[in-house]
This record gives sequence, C-alpha cells and structure tokens, in this order.
Amino acid sequence: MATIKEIAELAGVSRGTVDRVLNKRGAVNPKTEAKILEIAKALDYKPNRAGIVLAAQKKKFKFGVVMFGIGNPFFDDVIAGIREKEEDLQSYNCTILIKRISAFGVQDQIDAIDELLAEEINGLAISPQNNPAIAQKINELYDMGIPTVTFNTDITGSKRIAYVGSNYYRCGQTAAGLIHLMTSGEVHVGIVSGNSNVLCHTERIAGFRDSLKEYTNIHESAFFENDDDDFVSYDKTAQMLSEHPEINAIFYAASGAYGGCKAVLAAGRQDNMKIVTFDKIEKTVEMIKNGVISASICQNPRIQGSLPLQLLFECLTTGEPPKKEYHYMEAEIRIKENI
Amino acid sequence: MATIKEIAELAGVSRGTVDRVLNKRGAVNPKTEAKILEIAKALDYKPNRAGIVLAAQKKKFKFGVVMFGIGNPFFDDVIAGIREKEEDLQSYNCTILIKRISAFGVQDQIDAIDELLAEEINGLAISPQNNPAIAQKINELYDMGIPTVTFNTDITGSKRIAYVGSNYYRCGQTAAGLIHLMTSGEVHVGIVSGNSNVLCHTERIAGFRDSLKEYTNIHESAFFENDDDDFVSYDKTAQMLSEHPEINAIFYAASGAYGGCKAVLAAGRQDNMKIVTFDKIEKTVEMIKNGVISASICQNPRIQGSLPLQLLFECLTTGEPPKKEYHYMEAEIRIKENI
DNA sequence: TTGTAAGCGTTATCAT
DNA sequence: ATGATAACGCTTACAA
Repeated sequence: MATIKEIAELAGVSRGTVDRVLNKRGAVNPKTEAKILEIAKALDYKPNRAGIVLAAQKKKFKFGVVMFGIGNPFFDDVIAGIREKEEDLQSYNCTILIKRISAFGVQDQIDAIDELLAEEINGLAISPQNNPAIAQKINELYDMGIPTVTFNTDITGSKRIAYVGSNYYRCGQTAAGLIHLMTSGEVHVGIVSGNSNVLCHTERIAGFRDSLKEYTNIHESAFFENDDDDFVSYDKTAQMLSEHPEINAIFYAASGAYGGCKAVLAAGRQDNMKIVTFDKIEKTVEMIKNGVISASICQNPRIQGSLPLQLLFECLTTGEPPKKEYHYMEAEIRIKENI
Repeated sequence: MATIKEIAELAGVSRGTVDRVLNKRGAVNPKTEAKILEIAKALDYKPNRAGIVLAAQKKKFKFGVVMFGIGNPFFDDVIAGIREKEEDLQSYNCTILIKRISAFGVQDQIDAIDELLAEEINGLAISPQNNPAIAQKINELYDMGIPTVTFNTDITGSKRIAYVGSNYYRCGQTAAGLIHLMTSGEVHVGIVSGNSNVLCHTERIAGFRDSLKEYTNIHESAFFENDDDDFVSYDKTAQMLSEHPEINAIFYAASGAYGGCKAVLAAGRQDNMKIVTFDKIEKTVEMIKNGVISASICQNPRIQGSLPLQLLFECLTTGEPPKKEYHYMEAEIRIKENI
C-alpha cells in the first residue's frame, strides 16, 4: 500500500507538496501536481486511516446530542447505543454531551443546540422537530463547519449530512404484510396512530394502507389517535372493540400498544385478534411472550444512537461527508421466538 | 484522556517502563510497577486505538479465509462481506487470501490451511468441518500465535478464539413460531432437511421440533432429506404431497426450497400452504414475491464474512482476544414487504 | 531493571 | 511554490 512518503520520493518532491495536491490545500505548480496525481493513481494510493485519525486527534473532538423522548423507553435504548459509542470514541480523544429534553417545543431544541454551541462542539447529532427554524439552525452550524446528522426522524430543507433511522413507510408496509400472512378470510383491521402531526406515525400508516390495496380481503374498520398514551389507548381501544365486533386485527403505529392490549384482554377478544406493534419495550415483550401481540417491528435503537456519532467522527477526521446520505435501519420482525 | 507519556512523567520514569508494566513485557521493579498501575488507574488510562493500530501496521498482517460452498449462492454474499472488509482493512496495510473449496472433504480443508500457512498468514477465518483433525490443526496454529475465528459453522474442541454465525437452534424455533402465527386450527407440517450429518440442519430441526411442543395443534406429518438438491427436493416434495393430502405447511431447513416450491405449484397446493425457508437467495426472493414462500429466516451473510476478519484484526493489533466468544447473527424474518 | 530513539502515516506550522 | 520538521500515541530494538 502506497504512502505519501513513497509518492513524494517517486515524484522527487517533499511530503508537504504531495499532501497539498492530494488534499487540495495551497497552490502547487501544475506540472508537479499532474505528476503527483499520476503517481498516486498508478500506485492506487489510499490514505491510511490510522495515520489520519492519529493526526486528527490533536483536536479532541466534542460531539453534542439533542433528543426528545424523556420517559419514552425506546430512547433509553438509543442512549445505550450512544454510551457504547462514547466508550469507543473515548480512545480517540472524543467527548460527548447529551441534551435530552422532555418538551416537544421547537424553542427547546434551539436552546439546547445553543447550549451545546457554547460548549464548542464540533459536530451535532439530533432527533429534530421537522421545523424550518431548526433547519435554519442546522444550516448555521453547517456554515460554521459543524456537521449535523439527524437520527430517528429527519428534517426537510436542511444541510444535515446524513440521516440514520427507520424507513417508516416500509415498516408500515411490512406490518400490512404480516397481517396478511397471519390471517385468512375476511379481515377487519383497526388502525391506531399517536398523533397526526408526528411524521413517523403518518408514514407508517401510509405504508400500511398502500400495502393493503394489494390484499383485497383486508378492510380498514376503524382509526383513532391515542396521543401515545396508554390510558387513552385503553379507553379508545375498548370503545373501538365494542363498536366494531368484526375487528380481528389491530395495527398500533405508535406507543400505547400496552394499554390497547389490556383493553383487548378485558374484552376477551385476544383469541381472535392479530396485533402488530412497533419497537421492543418491556411491556411489548411481555405482551409478545403471552401471545397477545403477534409481532413487533423493531428499528435497531442502539444503532440509531451509535451510528450518527460514528458518521460525525469519520466526517471530521477525513474531511469527507458520508458516502451514504440515508442510513436506514432494517425492519426487524420480532415474534415470541426471536425477541 | 491519559497517555503513556503523561503517566511516565507523573511516575518519574520513561515511557518504556510504563509500556512494560501496562503490557506485561519484561521485568520491572515491583515498587515502580505498583506506582505506575496506581497512576494509570487514577487517570483511567485507556490505550489509544489509533496509536496502537499505527504502530502495529509495520507488520502488514495477512489473513487467510477457508470456506466451502462453491456453487452455493448464500456464500456469494459471505464473500461480498469479506470483500467489503478487505477494502476497509487495506487502509491498515492488511491483505486477505481466500481459499474456496468445493469438496466437503476434511483433507481438502487441511490442505487449504497448509497452503495459507505457506503464505505466512497471521490469522485464519474458517467455516470448518466439525472434525477432530481440523480442530487439531487450529490448535497448532494457535500455538504458533496464529488466531482462528470460525464462521457460519463452529467446531468443537478447538482453540478458535471466536465464532461468528447463526444460532441455528433459535432459528428453528423462530420458524416454528412463524408457522404457529400464520395458521389456525389443525396444522400438518412437513419437515425437509438436507443431510442428517450437517449440524446446522439438525440444529434447526431440533429447535423447530422443541418449539412445536408448545403448539399442540401443529403436528409433524412427514420428514425427508433432499441432499440440498433442488431436483431431489422436487421429487420428494411431490411424493410427500401426494402421500399426505393433509399437509398445509412445510419447513425447509436446508437448501432445495426452490425445487420444493415448484412441486407445490405443480400439485396446485400453494393456496393452502405456508412455507418457511432459510436465507435470501435469488430463487427464494422470487418465491417470496409471488407468495409461495411466506417467510424466510436470514442470517446476515455479509456480517458473517466481515466480522471474523475484524475480530482477527483487533486481536492481532491489541493482543487481546475478543471479549465475546459467540457472535450470533439475529434471526431475521423476511417477508415480501421487507425482503 | 530502566532509558533512548526511531518509526508507523498523516497533518500543520514555519521557513525558504 | 516548496521543503523541513515536529507532533499525534504506541511499539520495539538497542543501549546503558
């Protein structure tokens, strides 16, 4: 494997000049530049990652993380992924600061970013509100040379360098496919969303509904929103079940599946009911193990926590943005036996 | 983050002495040793990975890979994972040599290992026959300081430092769970194996049968071996279907699912049949898309290719064996919508 | 038993 | 426009 030193010797110049050419810093005589590029190509030069990283860590990178979802156990697993990567990046002299905010307000997120900025972060990982003010903030950071990676949910119209998270539409389709496979004859499904303003819920439902078109025996009987709350979910599920005795499948596109399951059990409808949910939280595992929930579609929360930091690290050390913009998690189907 | 240099300064000794203590090379005065260890602990010293790797790559590591399965498309994806990691490790001055052998003979594997040894490899990744002669060979390498990682199938009684691959038993259980979810009433299932001597087939079937005990409505109607051959699989599936009109589910624990599906189609039995298979090969994808196969359980072939090399690299650079011995792939359930 | 110094490949500063 | 040199953190051969 060729090194800068070797190229320099072959070209009869110094390492500095080769570096200038290869990394486009400073001006170089066009003739020597051409010569160097030619040699580099001939030797199939690829920068040595260990060397780059070692040289880069004089800078002691500091990364900021902004996420909502205090009280949402899904995000605890995301945090676990962040901690894991934090441990890893420690040995490269990196530090990580986490701002976890409870409120869903846009201003709270902007304040959190500003606090991180005051700490002089070099990169940002954020699970953003899809809001123009936040997009603008991300663009400001970008212009300051601070890259941003979004995770879990994306934001439109910003210069974030990558997104790490679910393909919600495809997950919705997968849920429809599962209900198709698990049923026969006429199927009447109830769809439960959290909130119509939350993009990931609406995307899941869009995918679900689009896939249902292929399965003409499956009909949508009812739809409601539960505000991601188990108690609301219980009440509204109970109401739905009594109003719709024909329902034999439920699709929970948001949180609150546990409350819903309790209502199904209370109504004694569990034996003729196929329930599909999302994510692997404690209560969901319980309901899968006892057979009330048939399957849950998971989205790898740990990687959603760790990969954004890895991408930021690579971007800052190499100076290159990630090759892939969208890093989608697999739609992982979990049932009792592989949960 | 503390460095060896800092510790040396604080302890009033040279970097060499600190290195000797921290990496247990050479003798050191017990008093200074204690002092150094104390300081290292107080500063929570963790070696800098970039530094280690950079220093290690004077050695230009060479890794050997031995695998069977020429003509088995599953292993093409494993190769893809190997190539991916090869590209990655190139920038650390590593080389990779692949020996892919068609025969299943033990001697062929030993010959392949010897050829790699002649090339002076520093580490071995192998998908081994579970045979004492090969275990002994692996132990010989171990004693020469050459670590081995097994992948796809494991071997008993050897000093291989890690295994990367499926938990076949659990995958079999998952298949049983799927058939349970996709059916109702009385279920009569046919089980198809490849060869009774292949551990991964028998393990899958053991997991499947054990899980069936929980589902008393599911009964095993028939069992046969197809030698992993699509034509044998076609004929024997056809025979099974005609002898067992009650069969409404088939579990293919080995290759040959495509031939079997063709027989199901030829018999016109596809509408009342749930078929579960393994792996994602082209023919399987075709049969999932047209609805003949309901689900296939996949085992992440790319990671089975890349992770063993990564583990060898880390082991050789740090001098430490992997923290985890068993690296199990998830049992990934694939259906039409998430294939 | 301990210290010194060179080297891994890259980057950055300073001098020419 | 180009070269020389030090630095990142670790390993190792050699010297004391």
